[in-house]
Amino acid sequence: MKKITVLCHTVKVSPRRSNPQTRSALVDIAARLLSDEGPQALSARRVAAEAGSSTMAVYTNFGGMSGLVHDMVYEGFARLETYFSHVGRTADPVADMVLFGRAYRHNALTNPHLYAVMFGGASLAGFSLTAEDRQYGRYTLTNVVECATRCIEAGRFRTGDAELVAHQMWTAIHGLVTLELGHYLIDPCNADVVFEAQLTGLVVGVGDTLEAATRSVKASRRRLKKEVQSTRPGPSVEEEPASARRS
Amino acid sequence: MKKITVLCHTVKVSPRRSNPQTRSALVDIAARLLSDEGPQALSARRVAAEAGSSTMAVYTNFGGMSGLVHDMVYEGFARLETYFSHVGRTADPVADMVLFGRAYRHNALTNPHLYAVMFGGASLAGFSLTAEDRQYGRYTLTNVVECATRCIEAGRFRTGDAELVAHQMWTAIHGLVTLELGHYLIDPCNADVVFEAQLTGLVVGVGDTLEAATRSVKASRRRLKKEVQSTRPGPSVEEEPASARRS
DNA sequence: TTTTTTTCATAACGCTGTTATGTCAGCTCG
DNA sequence: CGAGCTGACATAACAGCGTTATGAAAAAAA
Repeated sequence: MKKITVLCHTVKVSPRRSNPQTRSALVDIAARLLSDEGPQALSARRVAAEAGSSTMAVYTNFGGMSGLVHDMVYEGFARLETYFSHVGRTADPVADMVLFGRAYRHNALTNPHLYAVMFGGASLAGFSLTAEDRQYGRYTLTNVVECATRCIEAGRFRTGDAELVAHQMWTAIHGLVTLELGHYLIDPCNADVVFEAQLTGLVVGVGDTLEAATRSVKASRRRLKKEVQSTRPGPSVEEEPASARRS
Repeated sequence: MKKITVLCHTVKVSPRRSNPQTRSALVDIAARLLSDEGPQALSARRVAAEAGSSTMAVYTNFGGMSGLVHDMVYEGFARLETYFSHVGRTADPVADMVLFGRAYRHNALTNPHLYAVMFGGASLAGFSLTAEDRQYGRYTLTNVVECATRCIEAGRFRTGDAELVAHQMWTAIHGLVTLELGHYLIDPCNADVVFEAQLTGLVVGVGDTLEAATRSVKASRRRLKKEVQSTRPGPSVEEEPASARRS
């Protein structure tokens, strides 16, 4: 009896909808707080208050703080993919590969707190990636695998597994970026110095010659500004750091 | 009048001392909880209750949860140094270098949650490393710098900055270990596969030949059990993972 | 024994994410 | 138009967190 009533009304009634402005305000405010003040600034009460709502808005729109952060993180993956999509496909596949490394680092430096959740295993407002999330986020790696294939076919890298080569690049650049964001790399071996040496070392390690590698690394450095740093993937989840990291 | 009294008694009065058994119980319990249940299990109430105390014991012994974690982290640095000190000094400095990489990874796998605080920028129970802590923790890197010097002098690595080479090794292995601990590395490019390839790639990238590198990596693998995995730096802060990570 | 000092149990504070409750807003239908 | 229905969302409360405040208890010296 009661069940029939519910079925009839489910089809026909379109009750109150959530205010779309509230949802986007919550995301924008959360992003700003994270960028300006870091993870501890992110609380349901703080975000809701600045949006002029109660904390219930976080629950109805996102299911809770975890849902809000989840959305932010997926936007972070999309941003990385956008940066990668702007890396050109040139006659020098090794330079392209190195530019992917630069794009990866640029993304992390632009959104450090999000990066820590995306790839650093960090937890934010109680949210940690699920296994599914993690494997989803790896889709950006296909760009690197495809580029490694081109490097192998061009004879610059040893014949071998392109996916494995891509993993070597990824894990190494991830390590440098993580330590950089954590302020572990100081003069004389600061982050820029180590990064440049590592880019060369990585491609030589998988088969390139030192001379060719040096040229490709240099060429990729010249392309950085135009192909990567000029990219605006959308309203910045986290603002560009106030101090320029590149002299 | 009152001040004179205080001075007299400061010298002579030895009032109640904290119970040393409480202090060590708190550390052991915290370590066990962290290892068995992860970071969210670490709360002042939980740790104190299992030690048969109130949370005030955490404050009088350690100044708070941060102090407790700080002590655990410094013990983590000491453990890494112990592992490193067991890496022998052989006629093959590149094999020694690679074994440092293996020791580093072994330490991280043995104490993953602590590792995340030591080098991963993670915050645990509200504790994050200070700049001073971070630079202190880098003292373990001197082992690697010294080994890089030997590799350069032996002609295995290109002439260059040994400290920079050590940073290249460190950042790359750190990256792999971090992603491994985060469960990002899956078949076919699982952590072991990428790690072995990366070890070879890194030393080739700084000047070794592929043939010599392959031999040194292989030799270091044979030394792992005896020089590193047999090392017991003390009661484990975190127990060995239940499932063997090495087939 | 008394005095002094510190430890530490207990209670309370201010914060967190979240749930419970009931009012309000928005929509459909007669 | 009003009635009824449904979900949004304000408010209060819950249970947990680290920490501080308070005073009793423990330990040591004189």
